[in-house]
Amino acid sequence: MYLSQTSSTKRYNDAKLSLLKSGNSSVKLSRGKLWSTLHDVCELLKINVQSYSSIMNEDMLFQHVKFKSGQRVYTIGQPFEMVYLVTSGFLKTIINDELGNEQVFSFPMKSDLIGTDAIHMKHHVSEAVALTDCELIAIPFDKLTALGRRHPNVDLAIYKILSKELTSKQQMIGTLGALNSEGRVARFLVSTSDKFAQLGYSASTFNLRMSRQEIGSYLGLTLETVSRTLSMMSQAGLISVEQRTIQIHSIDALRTMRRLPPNKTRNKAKAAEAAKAAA
Amino acid sequence: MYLSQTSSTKRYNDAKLSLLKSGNSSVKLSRGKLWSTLHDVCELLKINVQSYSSIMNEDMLFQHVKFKSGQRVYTIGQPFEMVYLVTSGFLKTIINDELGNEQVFSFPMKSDLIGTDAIHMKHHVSEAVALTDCELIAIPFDKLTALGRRHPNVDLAIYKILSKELTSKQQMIGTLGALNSEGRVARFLVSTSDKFAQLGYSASTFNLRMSRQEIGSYLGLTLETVSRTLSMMSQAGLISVEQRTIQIHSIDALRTMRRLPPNKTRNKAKAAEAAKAAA
DNA sequence: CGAGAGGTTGAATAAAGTCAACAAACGTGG
DNA sequence: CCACGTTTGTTGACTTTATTCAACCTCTCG
Repeated sequence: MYLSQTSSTKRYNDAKLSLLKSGNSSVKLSRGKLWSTLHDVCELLKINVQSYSSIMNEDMLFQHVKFKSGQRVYTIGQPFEMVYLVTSGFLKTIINDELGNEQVFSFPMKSDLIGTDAIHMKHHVSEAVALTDCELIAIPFDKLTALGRRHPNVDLAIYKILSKELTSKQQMIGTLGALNSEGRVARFLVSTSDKFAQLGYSASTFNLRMSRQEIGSYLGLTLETVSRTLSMMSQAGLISVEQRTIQIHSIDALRTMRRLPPNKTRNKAKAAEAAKAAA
Repeated sequence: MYLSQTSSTKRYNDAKLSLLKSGNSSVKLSRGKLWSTLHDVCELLKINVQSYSSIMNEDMLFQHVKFKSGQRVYTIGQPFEMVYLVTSGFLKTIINDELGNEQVFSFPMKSDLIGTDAIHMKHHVSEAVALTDCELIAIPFDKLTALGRRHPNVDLAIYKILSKELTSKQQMIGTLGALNSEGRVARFLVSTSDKFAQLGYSASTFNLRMSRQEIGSYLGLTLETVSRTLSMMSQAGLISVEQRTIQIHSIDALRTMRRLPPNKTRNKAKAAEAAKAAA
């Protein structure tokens, strides 16, 4: 049974937490719903919690929510209450500009925390759409901050997660601002590969869950350019493409494939000049 | 007397905070250095602190540091200890890629907090360079988090600041991903104007402190394209340009000047189709 | 006053977008 | 399980856009 977006934000309060004491097992099953302990959440977020015992005694469980492909976890304008931690499946976060044109911002997957861009507002400023069936842990933000106040490690962890997101957005800005289409697609493949590797999946063969259109929107390119670039890389022997399945043959080539369109030669001359001046 | 980047991180600990009790005045002068109270910091950050009295009794002062035009507040690789709140002047945050090519990420000014992208690391991942002489409040991050732990409003404020930054980066990604050169320059002018207005300065006439090169890097364009676009807007009567002084005649025109290169007509058709299907 | 950095403008080139046709995969219902 | 229509992906020809290279101008600051 899948929850709709409206009911998912309510459901948390329904349950009687007192009935469910935290034990050793990873995930609790109760009344057909899954619950995660704070321990699970921290592990998924790769939070290094030193004082495990004190924190893990917290009488706190977080509910799992499921969404079917195409469903929205949250939408623009919806009241902000929760952040969500992905445990399985793939999503996209988007905004829709004035005329239905959607802009993709990220492709969250396992261990990504989403909804954090709404913290400073009362309402969500973007929306999260499931690209496949997926499962998330719903974390009431006020509960999280309350926890952070009691446990220094937790609040520092939240800061770090937000800061990390900031850096990743910054890298995205760098990608869009300084790389041509080839470089952008290469970097997209590399970072996707890195992400899969980090989660213990194959770094060389994986299935993209998004369309060329969505990749294009994410990279600031048209779907045709994405398609062409992938074909080109395939012809160059760097990758194999079969629909949404990508096999990477030479990750190193892709990694160094970041050419800089702006002022290539001019800045080189400048750099040489500066080097000479310094010597 | 201006502080160099290396000494600026040390200087904080030198001073004897106990000598300086917080009073009513905004800024304390001691031994030729300026100090701000937590109250000042919160005001600059536009933090709505409800329980003023309890927080403001904190025996906590933050040192002002000055930098001359061209100096670096922090550099890549430098240990992360402080975040900095701008009180006057203009800066840029950048990274340098493999071959001296610099990428501009933001142009911080009064009331902006910088250095937050390094929270999740031991070291800074970008660098902040003064575009003009400027003054910042150095805030030791560990002191800030300690404060946040004691005062719910403060820790929430930190979350909000980080989240707000996240949204602004996201908007930048939108700008770079979906707008052509014209739209990017227009949006740059509009958001600069908004920022000035918000600080109480003129929204229609202001002085850009950065070069065309730096604007270009920020917007993912070449300096020539920036120059040409400004000339075009000037000829169209939307703005006046005189070196780095910009006068905006029709902010509304600039605000709506966000054309979308990708799939202009196609998505319109789709949207119409979808609307029909919904009805 | 002169050197150098920053800014503007023009002409040629390269890159990505647009439009269109086609092919392949998917999913739905008979 | 197959046939059908729909969606998604590929490729080509052409157009538009922004970059590149170069010349020239204009401020600023020793």
